[in-house]
Amino acid sequence: MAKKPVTIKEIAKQLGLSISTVSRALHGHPSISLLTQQKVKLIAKQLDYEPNQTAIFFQKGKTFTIGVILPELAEAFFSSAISAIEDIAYKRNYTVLLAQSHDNEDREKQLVEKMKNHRIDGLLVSVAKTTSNFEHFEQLKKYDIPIVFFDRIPPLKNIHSVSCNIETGSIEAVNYLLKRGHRSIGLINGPHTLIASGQRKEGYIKALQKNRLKFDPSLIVNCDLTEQGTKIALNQLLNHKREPTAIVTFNDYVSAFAIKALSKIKSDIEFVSYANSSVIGFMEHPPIASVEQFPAIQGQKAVDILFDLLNTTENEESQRYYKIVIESQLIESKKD
Amino acid sequence: MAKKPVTIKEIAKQLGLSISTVSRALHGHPSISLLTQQKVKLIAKQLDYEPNQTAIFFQKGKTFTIGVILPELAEAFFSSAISAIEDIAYKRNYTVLLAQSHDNEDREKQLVEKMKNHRIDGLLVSVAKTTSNFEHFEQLKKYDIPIVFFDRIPPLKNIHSVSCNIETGSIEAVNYLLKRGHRSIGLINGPHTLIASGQRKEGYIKALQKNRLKFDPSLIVNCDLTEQGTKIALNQLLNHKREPTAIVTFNDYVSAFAIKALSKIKSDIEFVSYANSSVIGFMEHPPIASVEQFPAIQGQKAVDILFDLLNTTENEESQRYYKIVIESQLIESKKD
DNA sequence: TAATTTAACACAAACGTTTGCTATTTAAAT
DNA sequence: ATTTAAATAGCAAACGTTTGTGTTAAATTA
Repeated sequence: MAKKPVTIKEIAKQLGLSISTVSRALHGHPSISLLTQQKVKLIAKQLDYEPNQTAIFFQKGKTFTIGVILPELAEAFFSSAISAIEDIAYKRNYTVLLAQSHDNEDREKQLVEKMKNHRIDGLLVSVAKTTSNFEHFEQLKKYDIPIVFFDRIPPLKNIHSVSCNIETGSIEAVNYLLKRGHRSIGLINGPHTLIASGQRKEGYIKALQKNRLKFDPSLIVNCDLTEQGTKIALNQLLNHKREPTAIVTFNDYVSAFAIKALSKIKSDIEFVSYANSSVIGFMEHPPIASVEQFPAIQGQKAVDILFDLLNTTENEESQRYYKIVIESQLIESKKD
Repeated sequence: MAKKPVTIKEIAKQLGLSISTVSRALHGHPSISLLTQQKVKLIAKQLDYEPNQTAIFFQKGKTFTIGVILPELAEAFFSSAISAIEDIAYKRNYTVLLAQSHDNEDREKQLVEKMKNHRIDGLLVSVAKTTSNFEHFEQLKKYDIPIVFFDRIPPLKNIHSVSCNIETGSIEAVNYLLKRGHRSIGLINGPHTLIASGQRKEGYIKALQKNRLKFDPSLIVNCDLTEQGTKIALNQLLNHKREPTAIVTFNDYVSAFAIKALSKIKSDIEFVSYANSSVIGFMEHPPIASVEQFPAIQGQKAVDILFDLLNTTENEESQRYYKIVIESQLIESKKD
């Protein structure tokens, strides 16, 4: 049953032409007569000829494939990013080689290696949480494989990156709550180890300071982002001497956990969170607003940059590095 | 900067060996002396030699790549399936070529074509809703590219498939509610066009009949799975002459919408839904149970089968077709 | 008509690797 | 000392395509 794919050679034989002529005819090369071109194309169709991509890849040294390494495919943020990336790649006739690091530095390293061996034309990466050494990325540069980092970008100088400025959204969030009359605003933050936690905290503090309000560090509590951890953090805030009337949380999930915990107690605490994910639509009492970080747009811009890089010769591109920062944005929950 | 990758030829030249010897040495072939092997490997490491995969792919006619075509990457069900698939592929040293059909038959067709040209070794597919013609899949068989369908499987005879029997879960769901004393149970189903809707309905009816309860068709209402549509469906049930005390819904999201709509009215209707997705954990009043369809396990089994197919010669495999059906399972929500 | 251009195609190398077969050397067996 | 076998390594073809350079015949020019 193993039907052997028909090759250019077979077509050549049938028409009594040379393979080079067939190849050129298939590509509409001007030095081949129109008549021959038609004949070749006809036979090609009849034989159901399909060019052997692996041969072409090999011959051209290009694969028309881009690699994408993400921490976790099942996370809503990344799955919508990869969705956008795949869409654009598809339009450009590229394919996507996908892999997840599971936030593991070693695995990330191996994946980069593997993708290099696959001779991907370019790479998109959102780096693993634990990654502290970035040599594996540097290495790709030597092979002229461009990398664009997005969302989780490494602290390096000469890289292309697309990221989202959370601070803006953070400030917006607090301003929004202040405007609604809140004067004691809590913050349930993530673990210290996450850069994202720092950014949320920064914005929170800046917003208070700009409004000449004193900043009370004890209104910020960290949690491990689990339901249990959220409850503990929430209780700390509830027992605070100036019990907050509004709480900013690390993300929608933390908000959901907190709101769930509060549902037994009567409470009119207002929540604002981050991510603006779909869970908000499913909650009985959603946070009143959430800071959108635009995963799809980030992915889209990143892949756009990558294609730009792929289409400029190394000479032209010289030392220009893209560093796109898109602003996060506070989105009010639509009430029904 | 375009550092040219070092080839086997380069190593051969440096050591005064032939390329075939180097190749064999690198693979630990017995006909090459240990001494030579060591020398070759040493130089290879020193020169930072990396085998050119595209050359190997071409030469071997294999790419160690599997294609995966899914309707929608951003959907929780599929993102967790692809996550599981990627994990297994990674372990087997295969890579994943990913694409989404967006439930569009034409796009699906093009993707299959593209993947075939990429010379993937095998394909995993969850077919698009709209797909009615399955020739594009048949075509792959001619090239000996095995396909395993999962979750959304086409109505064809000789195919490999992994799917989930929803009926079991459906029956469980209704039985569960009956055991809790409910006698009027509503069903907010999906559109008729979805096979999944039919399966839910079947199970619902069977469970009632097995318990010798009369089945009232007017307790089944269809909806378009949107929030608005859910509200309309819910209202129909609320106005029913025998207002249901429990409702089975098409999935967790529909349950969430309904529960949200009910939150203003005092209501003690109990819900059971499908998917057992993470939203349940974020709801104040989650459905009391949900029918799990095991996306990760489905993906895992599908890719396992694919690898099995890849490792058996076509002769052996003969006419055996895998048809794995995993049972859905009612999962009670853990209360806190 | 002879010289020159042009059109149309063929030849062959190259991309990097694997692998069946062959050739040489060395050691063992007779 | 001669034959045989084993160990080691080289040769060359093959995978399918692209592309620079030849080659031939027809068409154009002077």
